[in-house]
Amino acid sequence: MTSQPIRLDTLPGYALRRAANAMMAELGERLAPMGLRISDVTAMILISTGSDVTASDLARMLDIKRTNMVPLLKRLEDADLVHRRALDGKSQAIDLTEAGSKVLEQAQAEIETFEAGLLQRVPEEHREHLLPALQALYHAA
Amino acid sequence: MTSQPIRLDTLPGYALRRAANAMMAELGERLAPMGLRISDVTAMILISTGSDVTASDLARMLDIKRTNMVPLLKRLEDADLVHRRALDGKSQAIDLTEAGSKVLEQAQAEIETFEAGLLQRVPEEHREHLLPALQALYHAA
DNA sequence: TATTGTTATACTCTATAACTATA
DNA sequence: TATAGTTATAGAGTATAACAATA
Repeated sequence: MTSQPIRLDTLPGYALRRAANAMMAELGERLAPMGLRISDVTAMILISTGSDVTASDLARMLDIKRTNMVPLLKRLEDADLVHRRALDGKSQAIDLTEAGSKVLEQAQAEIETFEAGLLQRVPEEHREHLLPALQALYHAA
Repeated sequence: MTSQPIRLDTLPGYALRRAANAMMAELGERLAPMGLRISDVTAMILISTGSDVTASDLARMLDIKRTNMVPLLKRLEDADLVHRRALDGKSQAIDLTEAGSKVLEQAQAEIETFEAGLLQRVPEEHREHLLPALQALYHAA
């Protein structure tokens, strides 16, 4: 009993991978001229909330290992986009600098354009379903 | 005039990235015990169609650079999962070996379980919209 | 004893540049 | 002169292991 061959174009998982690759490549190109990576901007958005957010907090919110925040925050700090503020002898809150706030505003404008274009590419009858469907795939994965 | 802060959880693009990361991590873990990567299996699925597919063909179908096929196919060849068949002095068709066909069948079973679980996580009212919405994001990107 | 920050390292997927040989 | 295959390298986003210092 041999299984049927799988057609890649019937697999939501494959489409998810292809769509994410295509869209993130596009977003990356839009952010590159500002010297930012996608992960930089997502971190900066979380930092911009104003509340005291540590590197470990960011990692938890983004569901990545906190070790990965070290080079990311070092880059942002070296570019004078964020700075650290000691909360106690162990933890440090991350704040945007003034330059960081300005750069983030530019990045957000770019993201808004990108997101609008992304949604525009989805046929109208599927459009409102995309966000909730995707959220279901990573919320409490 | 300062722009509104963006909330990540309202962005389809962010959800797309998170969902793809979460799902591909899960699929990767399912395939790892078989010694396969996700990209290995997608290539093997395309190879399994039976028609003469070259490394360059695979790259075009997967929308990646053909240089990336070199180490991938070398791994599969070293593992005796595929072999090459000269089409002329320049091009080589890639075929599955018998071992490759058997391993692919196991991988396909794993993928089917994975894809079913993925869809199951999407609320029923959004489920049928996921595949067409994602396809619109990468078809003729 | 759990958590924070860190260093060092490695893996996966993808890209660019440049080359050889063949169609 | 366009295409196939290749080598070498790089970049982005993750991961693991192990450690010191602090809560």
